[in-house]
Amino acid sequence: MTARDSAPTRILLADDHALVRGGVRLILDAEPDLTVVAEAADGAEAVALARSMDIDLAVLDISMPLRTGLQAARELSRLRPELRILILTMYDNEQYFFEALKAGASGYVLKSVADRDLVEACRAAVRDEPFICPGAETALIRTYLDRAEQGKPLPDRAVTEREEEILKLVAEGHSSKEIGDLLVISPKTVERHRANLLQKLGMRDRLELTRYAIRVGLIEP
Amino acid sequence: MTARDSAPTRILLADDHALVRGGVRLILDAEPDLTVVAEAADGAEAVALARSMDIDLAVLDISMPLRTGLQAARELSRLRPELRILILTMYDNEQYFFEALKAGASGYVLKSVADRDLVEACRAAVRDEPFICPGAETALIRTYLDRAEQGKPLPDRAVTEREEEILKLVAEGHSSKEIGDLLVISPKTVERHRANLLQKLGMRDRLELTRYAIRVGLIEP
DNA sequence: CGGAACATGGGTGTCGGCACGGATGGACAG
DNA sequence: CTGTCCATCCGTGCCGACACCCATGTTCCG
Repeated sequence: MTARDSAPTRILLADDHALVRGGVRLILDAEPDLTVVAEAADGAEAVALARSMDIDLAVLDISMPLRTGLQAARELSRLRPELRILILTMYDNEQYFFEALKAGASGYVLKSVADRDLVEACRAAVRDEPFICPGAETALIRTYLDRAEQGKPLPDRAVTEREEEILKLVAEGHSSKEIGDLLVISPKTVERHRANLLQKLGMRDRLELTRYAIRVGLIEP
Repeated sequence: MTARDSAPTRILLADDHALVRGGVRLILDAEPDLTVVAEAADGAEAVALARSMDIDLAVLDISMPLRTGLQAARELSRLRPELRILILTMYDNEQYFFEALKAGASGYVLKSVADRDLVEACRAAVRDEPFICPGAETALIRTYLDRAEQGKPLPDRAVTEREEEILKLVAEGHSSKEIGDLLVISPKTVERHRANLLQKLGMRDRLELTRYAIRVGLIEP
């Protein structure tokens, strides 16, 4: 319902892989209501272009040199609050999802989704509607959306301090008994914390917890 | 100068990110002499499709579930030596480059290159010419080519191909039964390979194998 | 005050990881 | 030809991971 209904949405596309950028550009330019008017190969370039050009929507990859897509999103939503931001990433990771929302992004799209979904996410972002990425981490996103509907704020950390302590030790390969001995609690309590972590993060076993811990930098590979 | 001069090259495109796949497909299909006739979302699907369909060229991403692009390349160059293989990846990594050549790939293309370069790499592969990706590690590639000219072999790894296959699948969180079904072997054989891996690498359980697989780049965190 | 969130502890049961023992056949080198 | 390496397969048994149920005490907030 903006004044832009007739003019196509002007998009900035930021991804450090030129080939991916070129492909996504073709996908978006094929839509009559969307047009890519700028490309950036890193986060700094994305911020510079979005400041200097007439852009409606920025589509940002997370893993980029100089500045990540999330850092760029924070900067841009400060500088130009009216700019819509879409985070496009390969990481189906609830931590990144929260970071993206806190950074001012109006959508979070996985690279594993189909072309159609990206197009729809762009349109939803322009209409200022949240977009639920099909296939994205459902458990925590549900939790978030439920809270959002009730006007409740985001929890700063989905994972509590105690849980993070257990998470690190589990990811390092320690058994429940070892962890219990170390923290001077019952092994059953360790298992309870671990189960809560699995449920919170929507994961199935220790292996996924380990990869998660590596992703968030809690342990080294 | 083949009999195919008039018919377009039939391409299998394998990448676990549907969005990237869709974009690259648009890039390739825009060329009159190239046509994407099949898409795969993982390495196992890629092998199955390339076996059953009439394919001239397989474009394989390295990081895929179930089987990496390199593992799929090894399998395919055994099964169908006349098939041309192009490895498409974000990793500017000399180790992967060597592995790709040993696996029978005729080209190695970085995702950071422009659309034109991928198209040219496809054409070069079909003409059976090696394609040196602009921007790829040049020094070590020189070293390799020098060695190859002198007929010297590349050093073998301690971990066998089969073991690496099992390693990747174990690290991805699959059970022995799942892996056995996928590779069409007994779950007990999977457990034997896993036990050999644990013994060879001096590790205790799946978690350590997972971290190892991440360190060597076999899977993503 | 009453409820929510957190940390604590328990019981029971299934299933898979892993160790240990064994075997066979094929490929390749010395 | 013989030995070594690899891939294949089997049985037995222990133990830990994980799911599902349950309860208690504290803290903090509306």
